[in-house]
Amino acid sequence: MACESSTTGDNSIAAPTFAAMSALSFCLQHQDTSSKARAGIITTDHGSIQTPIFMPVGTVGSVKAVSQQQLQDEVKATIILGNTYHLYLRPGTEVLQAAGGLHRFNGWDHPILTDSGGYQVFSLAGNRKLTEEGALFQSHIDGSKHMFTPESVMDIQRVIGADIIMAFDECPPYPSNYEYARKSMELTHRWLSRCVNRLAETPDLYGYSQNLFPIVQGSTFADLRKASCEYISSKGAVGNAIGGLSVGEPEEMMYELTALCCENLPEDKPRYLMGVGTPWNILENISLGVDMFDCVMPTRNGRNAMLFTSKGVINIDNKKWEQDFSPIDDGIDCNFSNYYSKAYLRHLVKAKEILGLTIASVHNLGFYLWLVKQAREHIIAGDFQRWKNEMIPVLKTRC
RNA sequence: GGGCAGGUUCCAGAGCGGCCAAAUGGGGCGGACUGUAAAUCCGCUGUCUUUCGACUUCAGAGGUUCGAAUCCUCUCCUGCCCA
Repeated sequence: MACESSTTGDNSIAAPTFAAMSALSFCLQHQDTSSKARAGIITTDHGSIQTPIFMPVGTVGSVKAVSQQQLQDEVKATIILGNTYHLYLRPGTEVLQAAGGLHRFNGWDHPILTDSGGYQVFSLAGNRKLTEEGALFQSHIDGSKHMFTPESVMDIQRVIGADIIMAFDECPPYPSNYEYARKSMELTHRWLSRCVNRLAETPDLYGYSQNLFPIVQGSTFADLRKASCEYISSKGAVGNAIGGLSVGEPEEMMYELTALCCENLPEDKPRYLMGVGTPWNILENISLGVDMFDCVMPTRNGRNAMLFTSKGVINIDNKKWEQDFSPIDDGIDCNFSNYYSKAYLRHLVKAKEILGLTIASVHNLGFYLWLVKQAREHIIAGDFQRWKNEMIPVLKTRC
């Protein structure tokens, strides 16, 4: 398990492929024998990340209801997300540049990944227009019009300064017909080339490296997915993402598609499945070869009273917890989960106390981070598949 | 003892002759949420019935009326004010 010469491969090519400029490295430490699961370490200029990993989503530079201290000490997050579209609208690039980048601005001195705004092209579909050039948006805040192009998105992400930045893509809705999916994928591919070029032309602003992850698309069509993987792989990026899933398709379909993508993406680079998912989604996808995940679910659902625990799913709003003074979850290694009781959290939720949002969010995130850590340990121990199969029905239990 | 205001479905509270099983909140129950326009949204919440519908409810008793939660009489109870 030599993890030293991490940026292996040919950086002999003169042309600025982004593999050559990258300082991000991935060391594959352990490959499971009974599944495609693997354990590794991603190293960035802001620290290293043990994989598989879950990345809390902090859209506007904040993981909703959770402080950076809590993310570090209670959740034990090693990397968080930000969003280009949201940060561009507010506070805007001037503020972020003046601050010296998002790390300085929000005080999170660990790795950050920014999504490109591609997902907003999808989720704000009513307020946008797509062209070859890019996407014309209307701000969800004030209705003002903005143009995003692959180039402008790279420029904005330069200013935000995340360690990992995402290519500008289009996330097609589910279901999409074949022609739409194909055209959309091809557009994403052309946009990727423009992202790569733009990044090569522009310097790091803050003295550390930024690393572009391209995104596989192709909707639900196996041949498109495969073609997209091959195209994306040919770019030689330091990590690759799978996008356009968990947008409404059946779970089994998602697994088939991630399996296919993992088979067709480089073995020696981290694979990031965007926007996934439930705890069981994560375990299944780990077994298929995914290394990185992000999802809004632990925070959003936590704010909406749904708790994920090592014993199953809890609706903490229910009266049945009124006098249950046991810890939220004593089966995991999160202090908040061990310290606060279900009855107390229920009370805070009923009373709409803001602390309730924080405890629920910290717990859910702590649980997700615990889960991927367990997965990692079981991969290394060699019994991941057995453990996963035991764990999933438990995680799905409605308490 | 006198005066006034009231008693509505789990709670608060609207309704003041038919469109009322009864607004609206809250509570309860259920559902949704997957690269965050979400501390949000959607159902159900008298009983029986799959539906149609039937039945029992608006402090109690009695009345007026084709028809009463709504009008009248008395009784009980609550709050405030004056003695």
